[in-house]
Order: sequence, then structure tokens, then C-alpha cells
Amino acid sequence: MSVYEKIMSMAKRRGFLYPSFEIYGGEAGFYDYGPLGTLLKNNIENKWRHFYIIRERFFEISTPVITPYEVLKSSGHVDEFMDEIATCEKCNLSFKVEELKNDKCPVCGGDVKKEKLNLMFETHIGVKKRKQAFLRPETAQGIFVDFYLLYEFFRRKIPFGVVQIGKGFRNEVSPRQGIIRLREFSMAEAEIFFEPDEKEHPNFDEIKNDKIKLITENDEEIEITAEEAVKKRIVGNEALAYYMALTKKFLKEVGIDEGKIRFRQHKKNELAHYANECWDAEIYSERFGWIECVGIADRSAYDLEAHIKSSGVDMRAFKKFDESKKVKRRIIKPKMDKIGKKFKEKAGKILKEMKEFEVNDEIDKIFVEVDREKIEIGREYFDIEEMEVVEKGEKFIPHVIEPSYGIDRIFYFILEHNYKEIEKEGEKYSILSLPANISPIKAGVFPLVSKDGLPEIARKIEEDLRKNGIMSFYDESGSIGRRYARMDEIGTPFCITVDYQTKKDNTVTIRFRDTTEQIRVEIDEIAEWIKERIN
RNA sequence: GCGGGUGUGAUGUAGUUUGGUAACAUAAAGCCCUGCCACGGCUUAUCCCCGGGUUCAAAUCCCGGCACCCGCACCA
Repeated sequence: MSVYEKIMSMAKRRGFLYPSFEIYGGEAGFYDYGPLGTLLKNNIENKWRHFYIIRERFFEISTPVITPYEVLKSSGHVDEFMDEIATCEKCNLSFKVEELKNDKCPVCGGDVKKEKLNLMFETHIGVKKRKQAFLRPETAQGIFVDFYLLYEFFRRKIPFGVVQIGKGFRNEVSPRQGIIRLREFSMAEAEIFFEPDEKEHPNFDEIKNDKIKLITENDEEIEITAEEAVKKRIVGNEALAYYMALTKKFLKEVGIDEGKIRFRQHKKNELAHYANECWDAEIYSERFGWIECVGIADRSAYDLEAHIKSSGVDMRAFKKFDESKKVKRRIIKPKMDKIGKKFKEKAGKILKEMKEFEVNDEIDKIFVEVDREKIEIGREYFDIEEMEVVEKGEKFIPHVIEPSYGIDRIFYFILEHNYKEIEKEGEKYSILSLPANISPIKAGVFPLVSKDGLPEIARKIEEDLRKNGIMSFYDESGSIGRRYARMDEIGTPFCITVDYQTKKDNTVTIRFRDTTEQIRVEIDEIAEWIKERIN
């Protein structure tokens, strides 16, 4: 039995993960988070919130899963996700259509069957009109389309960051490996908006000496500090390096083995359509090898530019110059009477495109793009006016640095890295050594034996812990050892046992999961004692 | 999507070759026991992936589907 199988059977038995819709035969690519799984996942997400909202000062928003066609058309996803695939009927290999030779298989020359592979889930909005829409493939677009409002919210100060935790959907060709490749998955994404030439991070000093393991574009493996990585231009800018180091910190804190984290740079040909530099945090699995769990990408101005272009909404940011400048500008003045006559219904849109059109020299025509059509506008349709203007600043399209976390994968690797099997008196014994702050249950509370008034005391303690916001669990069934074992298997860091001494001096034992050591603590101090160790 | 393998209580397995009362371990529930690490006793509940076919009779043989695992392909 592989680690993976052991973990998945434990996860099912103990209520971490269930295959979805199992009573109907199940559905590939979907998993349920059970009672303990949901607690653990929430704890991971809240830890993430602590990093990105509290610490980084970002704000979280929540936007719809269902996304209209235009949004994802503009972002490039419609075209990127609708690849036409050709499968050779003779040798059964698959190709992209552009690889075909004269519409035949490039390998054996056989006939091919073409099909459209759409990796986005399609849906419709409205019952009668049925407007085409998709389930979002990433949460990021919801942030980008709100940019002009968010920019106002942050009182027009750049850089700022906005995050979203939510579901993303991809209709995978063949989902495999449990929750490693799901069709409906949870992602936590941060979109941080920078000035194009100032991708520095104010807290860079805090992490500049943190070491990170890198696999560069050229497959070189190196371990260097964040600062060096930027200085040697291995990582393109400070912000990317900062979020790489921060990601490593986060992964360590939720229980990923430090030695099993590395960052691999995307090669030019594997970059997503929107990214110009991307580093994946990969986590090592005994079962699956290195798997990407976090993508940290420099999306440059790609998305905002695309949405500005197709929506027509000016989402540029404004930057004041230190000193106002006087500049001479040649600006085009459209002659609307002539444009209207010639271009009729398109005239309005053309005017919009010509606004603020700036030229360097005297020219005899310009081109504008309207509805994806390039239109030539001759000299007779505009004047060129030279004027001196005072410029207080300039508009620019912010660049985006995006750390994007796959929560489900991280969830699995936390289980794998913390799953320990030991021999206890000849028997297999399993422990989930989760960090206390992400464990689903923080404390087991037991009476040593179920008699002589011990259960009453233990119940009261458990009640008090819950009142203190501590997820705890009362158990009196089976031997004390069996109860410890149950808690060890699901990663409960502390077990509190009420024994006969409790009745004499009001103390209980607290047992540590990983060492089985015990200490005595006064009943009144338990809640504080635990709180200190789970935050 | 293609090829191979697998599908039996909650979990892990036996049984399938040779059709005939489905077994074992762990986990679970209840009662008892229990002065600290799954180890005791009694009791209980829970299974043949789904649909068709062959047969007096199917967990077992045949066909189809689905799911899982492996390989190939695919993979923001």
C-alpha cells in the first residue's frame, strides 16, 4: 500500500475526504471535504488570510463564479481553452490542429478526427435569453474587472493588493490522483498592483536573507537568498522574490516540509497566455514527485490592458510627477461632421478611439481599431493641433504580481508530510503531526475512567474550552490508550485527562501528541495554555 | 481520449481459477472492565460498484456503463 493509498483510506475513514456523489457511482474530479477535512481546510485558508490580509494589508473580495462570455473572451481564456485537437484514427496520437500536415497526421499520414476541447465549464445566464457564460477558471478575473472601483477604495495609492479565496473550475481531460487534479477546486489568489517600473516590496528586508531553492529556466538548481536572486537577475523583480519567500514561509507554517519545497521557473513555451514570468512553488510527494501547488506570476499589464480595450472603460491609474512638466503635444482634433458622414454608425466609436490620440509628426493618416476592424482615417478627417500643456502626472496601466495557491493540493501534501507511522508494541500506529494551529481539533478531553465523577469534571472542561473558542472533543469510550490513538490519528495536538489527582488538587494532565509526554496544569489555566499554542 | 489492471461491511483484505450458506482483521456503537498510551469480556450493526445477459442457481462466467489505480496523450 502506497502512502497515498494509506492517506486516502485514513482520510475517508476519519472524515477528511470523501469521493463526491459516491452513492451514484461517483464522479471523477470531485471530492467532498468531510467534517474534519472542512475544519482543516478552513484553518489553512484562515492562515492564508492571516498572511495576506492581516500581514500584507490586502483586502479580500468575493466575486461570482459564473462569468459572462465577454469577460473571459477579453482575458484570453476563451481562445486559450478552446483548442482544437486532432486525433489520428490510425495511430491514435493527438495533435494540435496547427501541427497537422495537409490535414493529415504528421507522423503516419493517416486521417484525423478533429474535436474541440473546451477546458472551461460552459453555462448560460437567463432562462429565455440564455446568454453564454462560463464557470471561472481562476478567481483573478473578478478582481481585474473591479479594478477601477478597487483603485478608488485604496484611495488611488499604488501598490495595493486584493485577494480572493474561492472555487475555480476546469473541465480536465482526465482528473487523477485524488485531490491533486480536480475539476472543481479551491484557490487562494492575491493580485497585487504595481507601477510598471517599481515592483519593489516595502517589507523586502524582512525576507531578503531567506533562502529559496530554485530551478531556473535552464534547469539549473540553486539555493540562494531572495536578495541574491534579484541582484543576479535570476528572479525578475523584488516583488516576485518577496512572494516566493513569503510562500515558503506560509507553506512551512501550515506543515509542509521545508526540504520538500522548491520554485521552478516556467519555460517560455509553458507560460500561460497572460504571464511573462512565472515561478511555481512545487512540493515533493513521495507518491507523485514534484507537484506545482502555487504559481507566482508576473502578469504585467496583460489583464487590465485587455479589459480596458474591450470594455472601453479607462482603468488606468494616475501617477503624479514630482514636479509638473510643461510639454508640447500634438493632438488630433477629429472633424466630426466629415467623420459622421463617412463612417455613419461607427462614428461614435471612432471618435472615442481618436480621443487623446497623440502624434509626433505631421502625418497623413491614422489607424484606429473598432470592433476588431482596423480602420484608416485619412488626413481630411482631422486637424493636428499643437499646444503646450502642463502635465501634473501620467496615466499608466498597473502591472500585476499574482501568487495563486491551489488549496486542495496543499491540503493533500500537508497530510502526506505529516503522516507518520510508528510501531507501538508490535502494532502499526499512525500519527498526523499537524501544526497545532491548523489541526481540526485542538484538544481531546477524557476522564481517565468513566466513573467516580471523573466524566462530569471532564465534560465541564470540554464545555469551557468550547466557550473559549477552542475546538475540543470529549471522549470516554474505550481504554485511555485507544482514545489517545484516535486523537493522534487525526492530528489533535493535545489531550487533557482528568484523573483521581484532579479531584484532590484541581489539576489535569496534558499529553503531547508527538512525544506522548505529559505535564500537569491547573484546570483554570487550560484554556489560556492552549490558546497560546494554537495561534 | 486510448490501452492495461482493479472494484467484496466505514477501512484493509480473503473468497472468483472450478457458479451453490460471503470470511478475516482493523475501525464503529452499547454494556461491563479499565489508576495513562489502540492490546480484556459480552453484544450489535454494516458488504459483493451499477445495468443487462447466461443459468435451477452469479461476488464468481459474458456484455455494457461508471469509478479508482497505472501507462500514453492532455495539462491556466
